[in-house]
Amino acid sequence: MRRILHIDMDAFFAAVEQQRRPELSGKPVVIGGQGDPSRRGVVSTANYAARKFGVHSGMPLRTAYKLCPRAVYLPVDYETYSRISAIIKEALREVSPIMEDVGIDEAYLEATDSADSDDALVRRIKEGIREKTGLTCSVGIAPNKLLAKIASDMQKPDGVTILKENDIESRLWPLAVRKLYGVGPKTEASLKEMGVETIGQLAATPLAVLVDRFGNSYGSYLHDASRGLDDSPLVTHWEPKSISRETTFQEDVSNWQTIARTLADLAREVTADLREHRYLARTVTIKIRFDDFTTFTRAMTIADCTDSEGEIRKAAFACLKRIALARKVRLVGVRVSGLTR
DNA sequence: TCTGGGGTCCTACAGCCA
DNA sequence: TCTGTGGCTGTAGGACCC
Repeated sequence: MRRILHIDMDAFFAAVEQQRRPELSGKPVVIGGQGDPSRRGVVSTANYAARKFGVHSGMPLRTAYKLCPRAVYLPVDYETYSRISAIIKEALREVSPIMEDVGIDEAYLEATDSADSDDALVRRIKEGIREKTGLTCSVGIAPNKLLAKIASDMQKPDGVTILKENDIESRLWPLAVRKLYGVGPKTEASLKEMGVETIGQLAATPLAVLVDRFGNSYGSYLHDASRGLDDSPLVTHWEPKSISRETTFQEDVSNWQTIARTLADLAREVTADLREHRYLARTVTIKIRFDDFTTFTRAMTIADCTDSEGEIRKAAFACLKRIALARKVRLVGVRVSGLTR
């Protein structure tokens, strides 16, 4: 039987800010965008005091401000959070060298071959992180990644939850389908139409019905996931498949010059990133989102791999010509893929 | 009226070729 | 030579995650 731990930092961005600015203690804190709730942007993290007002991540900052005008609004400081994240990951690797990094505030650890008890592992993790950063986390322990992640979410903040295979009926099945990794708003709505709202109801749905509705790959995934089945390994090393930059204008733009200049700037940033990490790219894709949120992409694959800013910009402009700019533009993006060394 | 930015993976389809 | 088939590649869009 495998033993997988999922570690999830509690309200990470807000916790970092509160730690370096003790005067924020006890106040609702919202991190997002440029920290100005009158400008475009969304909430990255809200602390628990702000969540009481209904503020949650992904929500537009302007909406958050309406719900909680007295919260302290701060810009996202990725550099600082990344530095602290690296310290946390280092502490986790001391507990088990088999670690999968999942974004800035989460990780999986494989502890199948560890001699330590669950309690001892959790103590080492929590103490290690607290000593090095002063921050708290929640931990889930289970026989696979799928269940470990669900478990870490069950008791927050600063909690520990152990899920065993024989807990599936009593503790997994009553949960909403949305709690399953990979089930978002669209799938939730689609399942609801079928009368499926809990993971238990999903487990009672025949495989053929799920495959018919969601396709072979995703249908089978849902069928297994509802039974708590997941044999996916921890991914300890990974190479990027694409590099991108995009930007949303503060106000929607109709001026072609502004769009073109922004596209050129993004191409330059993507190229700089490409070179910094020593990759070459073959495909350039641009993205245009109009004021009504309709989004178009256009891609172009070039003959030879490149890290030339001129070539990437040229391809981006060739793509731009293929989109009719009949409405105001809200967002412009540039992505390169087909990466090689 | 509002909906960021950086990613991954999947599906569907078209064109090319053996 | 014609037709069908299946694989591969490129493209576009959508869903999802942090």
